[in-house]
This record gives sequence, structure tokens and C-alpha cells, in this order.
Amino acid sequence: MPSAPPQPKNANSTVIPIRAFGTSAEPAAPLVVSDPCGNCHSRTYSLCACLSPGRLESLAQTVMRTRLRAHETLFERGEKAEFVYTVTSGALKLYSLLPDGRRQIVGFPYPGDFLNVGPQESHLLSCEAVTETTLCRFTRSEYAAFLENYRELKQALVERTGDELQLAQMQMTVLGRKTASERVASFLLQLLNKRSQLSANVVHLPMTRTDIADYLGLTTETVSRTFSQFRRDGLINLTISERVGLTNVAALSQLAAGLRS
Amino acid sequence: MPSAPPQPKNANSTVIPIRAFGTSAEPAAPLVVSDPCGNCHSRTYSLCACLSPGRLESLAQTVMRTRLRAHETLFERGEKAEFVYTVTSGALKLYSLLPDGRRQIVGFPYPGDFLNVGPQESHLLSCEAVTETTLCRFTRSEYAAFLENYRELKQALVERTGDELQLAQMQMTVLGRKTASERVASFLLQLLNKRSQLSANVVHLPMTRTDIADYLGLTTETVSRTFSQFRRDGLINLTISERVGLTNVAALSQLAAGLRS
DNA sequence: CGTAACGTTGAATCGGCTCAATAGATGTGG
DNA sequence: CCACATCTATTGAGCCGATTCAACGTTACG
Repeated sequence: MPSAPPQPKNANSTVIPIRAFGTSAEPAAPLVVSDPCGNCHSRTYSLCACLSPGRLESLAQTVMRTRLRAHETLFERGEKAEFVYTVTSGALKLYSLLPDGRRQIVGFPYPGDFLNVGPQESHLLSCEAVTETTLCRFTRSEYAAFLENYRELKQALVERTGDELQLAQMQMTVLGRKTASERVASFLLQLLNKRSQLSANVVHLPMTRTDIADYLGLTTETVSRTFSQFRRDGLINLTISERVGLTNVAALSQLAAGLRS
Repeated sequence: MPSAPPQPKNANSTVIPIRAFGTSAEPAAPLVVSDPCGNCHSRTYSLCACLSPGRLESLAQTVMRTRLRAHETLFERGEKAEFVYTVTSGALKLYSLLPDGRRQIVGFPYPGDFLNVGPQESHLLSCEAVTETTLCRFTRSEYAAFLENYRELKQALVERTGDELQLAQMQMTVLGRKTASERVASFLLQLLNKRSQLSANVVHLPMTRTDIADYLGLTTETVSRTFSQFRRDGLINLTISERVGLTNVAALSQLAAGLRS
């Protein structure tokens, strides 16, 4: 592991090393970032949103901003869980693998999402970048100290984790009881509510069909066929494979809820 | 709703009204309980385990112990979420329903489990008793006050919620990627690690085959067939339908992990 | 008993999977 | 710029695991 470059501590302009993790051979160059948290796009909807400017600044002192290129691994199942992350840009996939290679993606962490907040010693899931992704990284002890000292942060964490649990429970319903087209419709609508909107009712699909399939408990072929069917039915507009226009959100919503064919 | 009977406040012997909720017509009679928390079987593994005797006692002042008969409803989707519960005995099912009646059970809350901890205003899931069940009930404001005053409780809650999120993620893998027999094997092993053990390697199945099916994303018929197959293969011993002896835990574990036929 | 609810078993069907071929997109080097 | 390789997405044909539909067995209870 390369050691971090020296880090001058000016109030408003700090050198924050940005490193590439995982499978990549050469680390990316350090980058000068002024007021890293103040300029952070995801700050308004991440956990940090609950912090006052002063506390945010003290957070900025310990944070290590990191970057992953597409397909690089952030951590793998079984590794010791040393760090805690917030996603600031890009997208990740969080998944579990069965011994024979079957994969279940349990979520696509997006900017503002927190990673690895559970109390477990080692990772139970693996995580890799879907696209180029930047994150804020804390050691678990730094993180624990912040939680102890900043009660509003702990409160926000409780609420956030509760929300994620709810999301997981909804996804269990998708996986256990919905048909292929209901699953795909649910997925598209989920993205529409996730800041991944390009323009009105147009969502970006940074993940491959295989990723979508592994998230929805289907195969690539079924996902592809379902997209084609939706297009034929006038529910979506699909020119590039990673750009979907939802032309009939009402019908998609009904489908996702199980109210249609 | 019947009003609660008067409640003398002796230190060691308190009248705690026990009421039946939900669909039942007539409420059960109040019951005198001495030292309700000290005698509570689930105390050692529920959230309360983190509290000192003194704080536990102050908790006992505000708690309302309640009872549900089998199949009674604790709450339904859409209802205002007024209360927070810990299960002290029995078992519940927590589920979501699609408009056409398809059901997904997302968990079977057992003694020690917490219910309704999320920050949401109204219930997103429904919950009903599998067997006769007793719970401790707090209003959300009492609960919030305890969390603010007893930091160890909030910490325990963070950890507990994180654990549940993990469990939900594992269940997503079951629902999205496992075969019928892998699902049933996973379920049996999950129960084995859940204090539902009757004697060595014998688990109690208080829920119906339909409940199991709705938890595993299968049909009753498939669950039943899989049990029969397991019996033929010498993996389980099934004389009464609600009592399963796991005669070959190693093989079941391999099956559950996806390492066998 | 009779009835109702739950569990088991069988036969036929079907939704989504597997296998296979083609099409499109992206990148590389000559 | 094209030729070629690689990777992803799409489409088709046949198959299979789980469902559906149906019958029967079992248990609980008045």
C-alpha cells in the first residue's frame, strides 16, 4: 500500500489524497480539494447533512477521499472490515456470491449512501464499483468516535439504517413474489426516485443487464426480453441500452404494484 | 378500545394490564406480574439486556405488557405507527401484501426481537401473531425519550438494526438465487439458530406450510414436497408436521449453501 | 360423527432458464 | 481508415423447476 502524501492543514484548502483501491495496479494521483465537504455534491442528502458547519469541518480533518475506477473492488466477503464509507459520486454494487457463482446483488449504493455501518468484524458482502466512484473513507474507530461525540449523527444513522431495512424488506417482496415484468418495472421506478434521473422521466442505467438480472433474481436474457416487451408496449423508450425513458410511468407503477397483466 | 385498569406502583409487585389487541372481541383479563422485567425470559437477549437494573426498573414503569392470541393482528399496513414493541414470548409474522393477495413474509419476529423501530409515520408492513404471543409495548414518544436518555440503548438499537439489515440481505440471496430445497434447508437451519430448538437438533415450526412458503417465495405444495423429499433422503425426521428433527445438519448446511444437488 | 382447516401427493401447465446464434458497441493495432 | 477481437445486448428454440389444479389424507374440534 502506498503511504499517504503529507497533508497541510489549511482551513479552506486541504490536500486530500485520492487513491485507487483494489485490483488496480497504479494508484491515481493525489488531488487538491478546497473545502472538501462544503463542495461535496452529496452532502445535502448524505448522513453528514445533519452536522453543523463546525462539526462538518472537524469531520473533514479525518476523512480520506478515495476513488475507484469502474469494476474495481472496494472490499470482498471475509475481509476484515476496517473502514466505513459514504459514496460521493458514481455507483457501486453490493452483492453476495454462492460457491457455484450464483450472485445476488442486494443494492446499488449511490451518492449519499453509507456503507459497512453494521457492527460486524468482517464483511459479509462484496462491493465493487459499477462506474468510476468517489467515496469518503473513515476508519471504524474514527467513525465510532464521531458517533459517540455527535449524537445527531448517531440519530441520523439509526434513521438511515431503518430506511435501508425497509428497502430491503420491499425488495424481498419483489424477489419472492413478483413476476419478471413486475420486477423490472419496480426497478425502473426505484431508479427514478434515486437521483439517477437524467432529464424528466429519463433514467441512467450505469449497470449491465447482468447486474440488473442479479439484482432482480432473473437472467440477463429475461431482463433484455422484458425491456423489449416494455418498448413494444410503449411503456419505455430505449435507444441506448443505458438510457431509458419512462414514457408511461402510470402503467409502469401499476405493473410494479401487481395490478396489471 | 377498553381503558386500562388502575395500576398500583409497588416496587416489586405491579399490576400490568395484559390486553388482547386487534381483531379479538373481548380483551383478556389483567394479570398481576411481580417484577415484570426481572422475570422476563427474553430479557437476556432482547434490547433491554444492555440496561442496568436501575434503568430496567424505570423502563418497567412505562411498559405495557400485551398479549395476542394466535392469528390476531398487531398492526396493519397503512395504520399510524403509534407503538414500538419487543416480543417476549410466542412468534409473529411480518409481511407485505400485493393487491391481488400475493404475500411475502419478511420475517418471523421471535422473543427478543424489536418491532417497528423505523422512523416512519405509518406501518409499511402488517404483523400478526403466529401463536399466542406476549409483547412489551411502548409509545413512540416514551421510546424516543428512552433512546435519548439511555445512550447504551441507542447503541444497542443501532447494532440490532444493522444485524437485521444483514439478515434481510441474506434472505434476499435466498429469495433471488436459491432453489426450493436450498431455501427450505436455509430456513430450517435459521430456526435452529433461533432459540426455537425443542431438544438437540429438533426445531418447532409454529407457522403453517403456507407461512413458510410465503417466507421462502414458494407455494405450500412445493414446501410440503421438499419436506417429504428431505425425509426420504434422511436429512430430517418429520412425524408431526410442526416438529422437525434435523438428522443430518451437515448435509442440510451444504444444501443451504448451494454445494449439493 | 361431521365439518373445516391444514398437509400431502399426483398430473399437467407455464414462466423463466438454458443453450445457441446474431447484432451492436468499444477498443486496438496495422 | 479498416480489420479484428472482445464484450455486452438482443432474440429464438427447447427445456425444466416450480406452479396450478385437483384429489386425498390427517388433525382438531364442536
